[in-house]
Amino acid sequence: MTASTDAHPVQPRATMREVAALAGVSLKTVSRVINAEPGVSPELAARVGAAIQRLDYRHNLWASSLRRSNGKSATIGLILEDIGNPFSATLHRAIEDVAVKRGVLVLAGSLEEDETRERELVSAFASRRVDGLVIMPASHDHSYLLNERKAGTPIVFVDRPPAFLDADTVLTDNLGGARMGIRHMVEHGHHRIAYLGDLQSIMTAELRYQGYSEEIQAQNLALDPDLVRLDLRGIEHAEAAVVELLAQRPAPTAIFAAQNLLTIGACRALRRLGLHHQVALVGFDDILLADLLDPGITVMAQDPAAMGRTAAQLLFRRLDGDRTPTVHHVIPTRLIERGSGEIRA
Amino acid sequence: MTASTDAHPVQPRATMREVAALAGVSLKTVSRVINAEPGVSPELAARVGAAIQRLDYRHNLWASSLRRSNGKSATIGLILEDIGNPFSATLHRAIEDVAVKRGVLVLAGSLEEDETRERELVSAFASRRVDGLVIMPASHDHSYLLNERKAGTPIVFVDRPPAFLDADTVLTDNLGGARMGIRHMVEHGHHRIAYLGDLQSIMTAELRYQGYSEEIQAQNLALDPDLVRLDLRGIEHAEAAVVELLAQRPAPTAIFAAQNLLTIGACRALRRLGLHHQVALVGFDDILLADLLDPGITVMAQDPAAMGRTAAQLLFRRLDGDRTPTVHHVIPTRLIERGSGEIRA
DNA sequence: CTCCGGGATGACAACGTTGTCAAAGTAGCA
DNA sequence: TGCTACTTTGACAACGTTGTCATCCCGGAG
Repeated sequence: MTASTDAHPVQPRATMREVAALAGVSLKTVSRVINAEPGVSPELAARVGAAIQRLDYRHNLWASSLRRSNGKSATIGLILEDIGNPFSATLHRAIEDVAVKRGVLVLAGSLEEDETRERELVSAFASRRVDGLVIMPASHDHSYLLNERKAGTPIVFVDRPPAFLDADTVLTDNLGGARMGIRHMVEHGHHRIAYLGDLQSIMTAELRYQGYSEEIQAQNLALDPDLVRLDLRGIEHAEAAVVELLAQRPAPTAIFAAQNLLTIGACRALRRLGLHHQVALVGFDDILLADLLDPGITVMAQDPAAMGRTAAQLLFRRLDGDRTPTVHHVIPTRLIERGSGEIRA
Repeated sequence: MTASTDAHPVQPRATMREVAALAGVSLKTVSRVINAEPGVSPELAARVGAAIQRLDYRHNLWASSLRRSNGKSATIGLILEDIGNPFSATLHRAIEDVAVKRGVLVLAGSLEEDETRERELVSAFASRRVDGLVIMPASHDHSYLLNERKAGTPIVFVDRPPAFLDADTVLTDNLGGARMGIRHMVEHGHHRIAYLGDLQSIMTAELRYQGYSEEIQAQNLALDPDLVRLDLRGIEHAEAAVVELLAQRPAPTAIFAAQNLLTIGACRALRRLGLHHQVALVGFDDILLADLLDPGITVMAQDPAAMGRTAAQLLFRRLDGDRTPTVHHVIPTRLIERGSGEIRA
């Protein structure tokens, strides 16, 4: 079952020079064959091909791109909040799918809301001369990226916009998505809709709250501060906030949870209070398995795959020489009705 | 808010030569400063440092590793089933965490059960001279990797073992995990336990089934083929299979679902039949939100984070020169009781 | 005063590849 | 035959960096 155990004798990889020697041709001829340049006689090409096979020659992309005039590395860098979370991972995958079609590989790193790490990653990518950069930023000043761009590295921001830098961006329609979620509940007869929000310092959270307040006012409802809980971190906080909210009189008849974990927290609280069939709930950002619950959780789903695809296409268009002005894409959200959002007041 | 719009004038990155010219020293002195080699006077070092700042010089890692004696690229390659799925993504993240500590970056690619793609990715990584490889394989013959290893690239397999190649591996305890899950249900009084399995051609699926049959026999129960459904693909198939299984007389009183999607399918079916509080269910591999359901779903959880961490540590040990014989790690599974598995017969 | 040792510095080749250009060979035509 | 035009091939430098080795300078010993 096993082919070899002692891999001790480390044999350096064959070089073009060795291939040339074995085939009895010049270095340059081998280079021509490998790069499929025209003007090599079939006979020599065959000899070179055979030598490549025999020596298991592998082209050295770095040496190649070092010498080449355009100097492309066929590699792009991707900076995400956390490679491991489903949102980032889906986005990553979508970018990969666009990249493979061009023979480009993706280097990725997580930054965990750490601004220092963001700079370090950019630096590590720059040292590796990536052709382009896709960034889901944590920091709040991106002027340091000017040098990268001056060096000819296109940069695309996803999910969060850049600050102090004008660059291509691909964002979720946070404001519009929140508005649509609120409207959905109003249409089901709700007038007192509570709001659970993440840290206001996060741009996307701020926009979602703005969407909530705009829509409430557009619907001629009262924007009651008692119904709003901002700067919530994680499931437990949301759970506690919901219990508090529902203890008020008059109590809210519906809840909008502006983030993943907050939705889960709200869901837990409603169950605990036995109100999950009485109080409506709509969450922002989809949750796996949300359809298995009873009631299923209605959400405004983001589309990380579309975001990744769009960002990658944008990046490659820039790499192909597009010098048109900065572009800002907004990816729409989608209402997924599963029951919890359709409970009537 | 924006710092610059017309990034037209592409200015190539500064080289060591330019830094040297600006600092009024030789190329080699700059090299010494950058690599923190001893024997540079503080005065010159300061001048060089200033020039580096002024020119925003970025070390070219590829040129460096081309010339260096050991030729390390500080980059490793990772081949996963699908970068986007939670299992792969968590594993990826764990590997990254180990790698960053050494200043190593991770190149990753998905293969989607495509053997050709596996070969292509290995080739693309080889062209980029990665220092090491972590592979979750799709193919069934890995002898083609012998050349990579001969070139000095260590290789670690995760989640699935290599075939026709002796290499370090990190696997889940599929057999033991399945046995533990079955035993758990037996301890709750079940004698007729149904089994839902994925494609038997997948090594891990085969092992889980083996665990089921071994434990059933070890418990002196009858291994009834009518209770077994293999080669199920996806949620719908599992759902249908469960409906069939429960129509039998005598019906099974418990179900073991040997994979993620099969667990979800089983869960759906039980709800549809209104039997989710009567029939026990244990799944292999954890499911997000499984605790919000009623009853919560009991699972044998795998530990992708531990797998990634172990694989990365193994790889780096090899990179550090460890030449001891091949190692095979087995990562235990963990029983998470949430209710569905504790329903008594 | 000369000579030696040691630290600082730089000149140069080399890593594996490709761009440039010249040389050699072949065919066509007057 | 002599000339041009073209195709095939290779010699050489260069990409940005580091390893090797020589040079220079200084202080201290003889």
